[in-house]
Amino acid sequence: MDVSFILSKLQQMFPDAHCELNYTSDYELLIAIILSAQTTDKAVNKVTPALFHHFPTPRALADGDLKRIEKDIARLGLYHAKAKNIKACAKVLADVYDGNVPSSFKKLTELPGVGRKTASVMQTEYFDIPAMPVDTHVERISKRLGFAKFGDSVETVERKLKRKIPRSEWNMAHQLFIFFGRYFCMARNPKCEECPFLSICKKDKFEAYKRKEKAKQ
DNA sequence: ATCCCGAGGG
DNA sequence: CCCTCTGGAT
Repeated sequence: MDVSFILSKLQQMFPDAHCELNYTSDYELLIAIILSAQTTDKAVNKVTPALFHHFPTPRALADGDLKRIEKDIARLGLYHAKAKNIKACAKVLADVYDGNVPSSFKKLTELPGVGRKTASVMQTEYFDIPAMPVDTHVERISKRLGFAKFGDSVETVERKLKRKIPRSEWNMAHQLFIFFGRYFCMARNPKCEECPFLSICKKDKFEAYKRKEKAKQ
């Protein structure tokens, strides 16, 4: 079962795979991605309308009251750090980039609160630049389907996926892995009985590996 | 108790 | 590499 077969199968399963964060601009998307750390897109979509109503532009957010920002996103996890980060990030967008979000990976990751994964999502989702963001879903699916080794770091997983998948299909593959991980091959209670990839799945070995690693502590 | 489209700091 | 920050859903 090679990668191209798996991707075509995933396309059949999820013909409508797409980014589920709500946004109307580059600014809104970047902030939404930063906020999505360790929470669900659904939770982010609940707080962003009020946040962007109060702070419609990078300048407004940069000049915004930190307590007000915290209150707007308080229902998300890590809200303290996130509020500080999006305010600082908005300041750079306003001061340095004239209110626009830069597209280069280097410039993106230099923004406060923007790491490798956030920058990659921005590139693939907004600028249509080939990238392979590795989040919790992509990492889990890659290890279960054998695209990466259990102990691989997210950067190693990213490198291996980029090598196995044609560059022109990175963005599509990323989105398909997300949907597969979110709605089918979940961390808990995945739908193994209906899974077309059961014969190659390393889920059980992966679980055993994780238990063993945990026991070491 | 574990997981959710992580990043920054040590 | 590790740890911490953090609330809501399951």
